[in-house]
Amino acid sequence: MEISKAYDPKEAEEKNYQRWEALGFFAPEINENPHAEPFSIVIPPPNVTGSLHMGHALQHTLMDVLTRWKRMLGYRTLFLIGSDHAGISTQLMVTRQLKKEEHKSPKDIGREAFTAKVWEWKNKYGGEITRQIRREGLSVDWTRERFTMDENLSKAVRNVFVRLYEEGWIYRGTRIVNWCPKDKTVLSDLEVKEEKAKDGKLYFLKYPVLSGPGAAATGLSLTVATTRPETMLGDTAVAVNPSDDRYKDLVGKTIALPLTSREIPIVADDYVESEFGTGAVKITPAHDANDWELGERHNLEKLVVMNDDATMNAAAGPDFEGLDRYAAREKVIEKFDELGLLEKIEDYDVTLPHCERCKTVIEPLLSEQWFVNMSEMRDLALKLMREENTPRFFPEVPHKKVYTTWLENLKDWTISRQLWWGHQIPAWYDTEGNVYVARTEQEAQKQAGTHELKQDPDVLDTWFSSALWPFSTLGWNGEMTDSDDLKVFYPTDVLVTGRDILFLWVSRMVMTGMKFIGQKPFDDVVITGTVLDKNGQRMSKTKGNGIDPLDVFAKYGVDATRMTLAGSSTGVDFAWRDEKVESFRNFANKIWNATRFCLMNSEGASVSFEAGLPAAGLSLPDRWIVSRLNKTAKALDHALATYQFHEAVQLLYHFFWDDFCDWYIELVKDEITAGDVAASTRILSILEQALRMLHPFMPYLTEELWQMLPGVSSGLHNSAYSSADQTIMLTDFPVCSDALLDDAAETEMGAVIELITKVRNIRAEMNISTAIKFTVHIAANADTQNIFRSNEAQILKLARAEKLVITGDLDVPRTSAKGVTAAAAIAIPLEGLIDFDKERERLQNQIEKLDIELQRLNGQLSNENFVAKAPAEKVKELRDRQGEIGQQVTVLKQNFDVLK
RNA sequence: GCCGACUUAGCUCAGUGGUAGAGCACUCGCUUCACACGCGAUAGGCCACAAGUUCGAAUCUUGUAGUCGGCACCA
Repeated sequence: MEISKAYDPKEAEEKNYQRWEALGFFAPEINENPHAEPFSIVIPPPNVTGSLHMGHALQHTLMDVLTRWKRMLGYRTLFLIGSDHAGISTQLMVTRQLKKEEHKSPKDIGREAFTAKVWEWKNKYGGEITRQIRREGLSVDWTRERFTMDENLSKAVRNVFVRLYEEGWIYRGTRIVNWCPKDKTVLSDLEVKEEKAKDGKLYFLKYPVLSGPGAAATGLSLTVATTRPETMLGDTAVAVNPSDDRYKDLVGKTIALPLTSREIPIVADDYVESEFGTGAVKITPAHDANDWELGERHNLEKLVVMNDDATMNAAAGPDFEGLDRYAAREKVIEKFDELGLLEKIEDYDVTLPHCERCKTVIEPLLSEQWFVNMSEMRDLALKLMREENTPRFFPEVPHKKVYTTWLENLKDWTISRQLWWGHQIPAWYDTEGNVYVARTEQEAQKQAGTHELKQDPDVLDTWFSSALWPFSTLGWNGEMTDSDDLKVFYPTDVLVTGRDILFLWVSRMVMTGMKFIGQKPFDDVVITGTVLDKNGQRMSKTKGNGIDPLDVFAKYGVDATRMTLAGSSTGVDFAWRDEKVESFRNFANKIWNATRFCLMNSEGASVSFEAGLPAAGLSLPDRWIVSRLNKTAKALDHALATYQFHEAVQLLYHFFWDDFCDWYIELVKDEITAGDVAASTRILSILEQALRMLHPFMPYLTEELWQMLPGVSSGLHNSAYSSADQTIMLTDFPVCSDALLDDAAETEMGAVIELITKVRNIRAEMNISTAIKFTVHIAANADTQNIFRSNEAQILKLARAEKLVITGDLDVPRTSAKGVTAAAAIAIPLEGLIDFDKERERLQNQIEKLDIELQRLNGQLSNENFVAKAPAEKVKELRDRQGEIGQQVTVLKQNFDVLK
């Protein structure tokens, strides 16, 4: 078979993915076992406007590893993909496009035409990300791909809304909300990000005090401090702390609010901190959440002075009407200055709320919106955590606590959005403004007894539909509540996602899952770390330091990228380095070439299931590699079951490169190249098992190579997939057979490896050319002698020696280089080649090293407390080690003395 | 302000009570018939600092410093 010298991922990636998908390998229906255990994962639905980034690639890789692993173990797996309509992002994107191409705004064309345009955009450009996902090799079931605005998912949204409304959890109310003046919509608290303002200022304004309502000026003034002077136009009180002696006498008096004709009261409230600023606070109930609450307590007027675009409205007065909030701020300050009422301006570090999406400073605004009271659902989620410790977080610390604390302090969720793209709120109003919440307009009309209804123009927060994702995608829509998929695949097994949507999404899925299905949506939640750039900085568009996964795929291959991502420690941030991918690219090439070697010498041999089993006459290397394989399978199972992907990657890397390539192939190479069919069969079979273990991580490479192996067929499939076309994807995942663990073989092989390494070490340190063959004298006990004798050919080859003299005692000329291993003493006569100074130095170094350890052991073992209190097993272990090292030191010292 | 994480070899990171590990980089040697994206052999660390618990601490506790993150507040 012709096989190139280096692995080229491109061809394998395209060809194999198409084949897998076309043959239906990704769908749960491929599983023929009616009793198969289900395993399901839903992908966090990416925004339909989004494109793939490293965070996705990381999460997706982990999910696919788990899915492929479970599928190979015979589970009926569903890996579900879909996308999110992403209300604001998508609406903004299409709005921009509309402006650019037709110079029109959404308002110009109207709601219906606009949403039609968004659908058009979605169908044409949306879902770019799902196409990119195919490149990642994800084994998702494309036949079940979902979109949050699919008919069935929309129905689920309406039903959930109506039910929560009917039960009193959803309500409409007037509150101070987070208003984005640019996007012109309300946002939930979670969509607001606090950021430090660059040049924050604190303005001290003097308010003239009147001696009482309607009374004359006192000549006194009260100074208030504010960061938003423009809001003073909406002030309806000034508050001081009731126990503040400075202002005691002023409470009950009034203020002639400058720049307005209004007179406002001075009130006392505990909310005010005397120490802060001047101890007197201007109160603007319509533009500040705290002020609003204070206003409620004191029955203050709530005067709205701004429009929805953050310009001042008529109530702000003719001087200010129409001005932007920042222009108004300057003008207010100017006027105060002119009036001599500006006391001072101080620099002040202030953090301001920003719109997460467009970065505009949020304006707190009094507005009528829809809210969800989360208390019932919150309690269900907390109970689930308290009583069942579910979901289990990986890593548990700190996420369990953060999640729980957040739930405990949960506030009402603002769910209406002033957008057109999304799930329109199923509420209708009659001409008198009465509200009718219903599943359909017909139902609402029936309730209202009239056809003169207008639907609420707002849509729901995108996360409202995402919150239902684990069950709405499986067929639940509020009317159909027991779909086949729901019965089989809910709850899902594990959710893999980033920290950033722990509150926005994870917690809400738990709450809705408990409320509407009565069951948790998933058992486990794996929280991935953040992929940072090589300097440890967050990747961001503005910094331009992002790394595009597609570029990395193109450069190093998908499999190498997957290994790199999976190789990062679960939940820990890690800095991206191309060198890491490069090393896994090299690993892929190593696997390719190891296979190439096996295939070049496979005449007459083929993969054989029995070859993995021990048989009489198997050589030490065979027994050893079988044991290593099984031990690796065992550790791999544990690593994956506990989501320690990096551990799994290490195990596979070490097993394949060190054990299989560096030792096993080299040990059996002579037999293989000599055309020993039995030996070829054995190595092909080990290789085949190794490829299976690697498959969940490196799907393309392993499929490509597996298909080349002689003797592979669907006969190697897990029994659940016996009718499927042959693929490594559906083979049985190797699990450890305890009977094949062979401690004796590992110990014996360890002695051989140590011996060979020691000889190589002597050669390297004595600068003996590999062209020079020498005799190696070995002294060891009888058992060890036998081991060396029966592996003499391999030792000679790998140690590049000509002859072994295996005895109980060393009897060698003084002109020898010496060394010790745990099991043997070694001497290599080097007449004419030996450099005595160098040899003395070499021995001295070894003696010193061992001596340090020996001293430590001696110290520990002579400590009565240690011997008395440490476990006997540990004491014995150290005693054995002490004996062993003592022996080695003795031998080395004798050798050294000979050279004196 | 509250909560949390991290600090280990030059770099990026594993390691959770009992002799410090990997990959990359570095040094030395190798045109060894799968692979130079390779092979072989080295070197490199008071495990941030301090105190405590323990026979024994990189690992547990407390404190300190630095880095980063989440939440709250911010007149």
